[in-house]
Amino acid sequence: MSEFNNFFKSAFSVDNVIFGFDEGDLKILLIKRGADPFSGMWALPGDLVYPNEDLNTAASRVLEELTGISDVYLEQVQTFGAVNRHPLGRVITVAYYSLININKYMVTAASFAQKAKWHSISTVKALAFDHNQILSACFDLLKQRVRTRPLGFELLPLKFTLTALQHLYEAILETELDKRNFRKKILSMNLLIDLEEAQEGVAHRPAKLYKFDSDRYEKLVKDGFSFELKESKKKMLLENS
Amino acid sequence: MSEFNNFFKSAFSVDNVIFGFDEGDLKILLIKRGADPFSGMWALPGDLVYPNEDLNTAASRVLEELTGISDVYLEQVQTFGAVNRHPLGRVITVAYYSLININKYMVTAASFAQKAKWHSISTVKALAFDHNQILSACFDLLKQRVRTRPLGFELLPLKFTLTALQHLYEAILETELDKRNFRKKILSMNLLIDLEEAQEGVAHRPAKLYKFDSDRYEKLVKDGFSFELKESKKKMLLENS
DNA sequence: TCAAAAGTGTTCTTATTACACCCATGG
DNA sequence: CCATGGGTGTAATAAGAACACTTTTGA
Repeated sequence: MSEFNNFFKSAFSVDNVIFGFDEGDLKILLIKRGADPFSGMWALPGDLVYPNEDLNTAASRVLEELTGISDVYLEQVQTFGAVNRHPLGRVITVAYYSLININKYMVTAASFAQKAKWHSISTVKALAFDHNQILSACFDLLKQRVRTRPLGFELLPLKFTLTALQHLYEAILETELDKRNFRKKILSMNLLIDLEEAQEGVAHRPAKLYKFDSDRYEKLVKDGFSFELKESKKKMLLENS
Repeated sequence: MSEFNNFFKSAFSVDNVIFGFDEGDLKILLIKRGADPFSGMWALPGDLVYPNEDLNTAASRVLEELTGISDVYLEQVQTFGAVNRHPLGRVITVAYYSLININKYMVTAASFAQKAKWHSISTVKALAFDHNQILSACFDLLKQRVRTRPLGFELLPLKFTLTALQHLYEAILETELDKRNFRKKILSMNLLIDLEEAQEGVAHRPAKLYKFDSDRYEKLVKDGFSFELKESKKKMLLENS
């Protein structure tokens, strides 16, 4: 047990890539560091894991302390443990991403929230630690997930238009989608409930509002259904060697 | 820094699900524990991570110490950190899986290798710690990977028959595949080189041998190609609510 | 009446499925 | 000459891609 104890000289943390969707743009919540190391730089929200805390709990806690929101979609992505990734000691970090409806976010939630700011994912520059690497792993996983699971809805308000949903997918997948094909595909899954309501106060034909039918989704999954949006295919040149 | 130090009371380990393929069966390498906790039970090979060791390095080391094999396909899967998962203290573990050509495995490699044994994945019973959970996460990821990346070849000898490849996919995906469709699909990717050699000494028409063309694969990936085998589709009943 | 976004179908092409017989070898 | 697994093609169906005009509203 004493040999064993030599290993108890390390810490672990969680870092959380918090995604939101606003104004047609995919955003993440970053914190400006006030202390060294990396003072003044933007970083992913994260914290050391308490001795009696599960990893998922720690990730939820970080998110709730920062945004005031609980009960969000949260998924573990990857663990980063390069020996020198943290200047103060050996700290491995477990990366998570979470999806929130950006409208629920309150700036006032926590003392350090004043240093937090939403950044469009396309404009994120150099981050503290290895956080750019973490961000890109999380973004990659999100791209994959959104094609195979109906997660997009987590980022939207309860009631949304098909165009909003399409723009969300376009922002995440970083591609353009055909309106008619997108609608056909989404509606053919029968996972949206037509609320028989319309947008109001827009200077164009108002769009119908839908909500996600999660009961039906659960039922379908049990029967072996899998949500799937194809990635737009890049044609491959079949030149033979 | 002293508050910070309170967190340095934890250890982390790696556990490695080592897959091999033999006699048409997908297998994993397990170790019989000789000491408490869980003495006498089978467990995944793993070890605490050395203070100056990267996570991937630790996972490779575990594999090499056990099998004598280096340079294998290795991928991080997920990190398990439930507070009480290890009876002796707070230990979070980073799970990896690796794929080896089972013929390269030497029983004599390490002192503790005598306690190691290959188990058909379908017959694995209760394992030590949370290792059943880890195994199932790794197996799930393997299933997914094998459909989207040409990893299967890592489990086969350099030269293999199409039937062997098909059986491998069937073992991993736990499904049956149509022989003609499988061959058509695989060959249409132009990722196999026909070695113009045949099996010898078999009591039936000898099969042609192929090898994987990894150069060509790298080239195709650069051009945006993605290896993809569809999962066999379960028909979904579209009963409307 | 104009601008702006909503909504809607068809055709073409490509990928997937289902399916059965002859072939080459060793014993 | 028998048993064993190797090897091959086609037709039917389903999924994906490309594409343009009319509708409804507010200003």
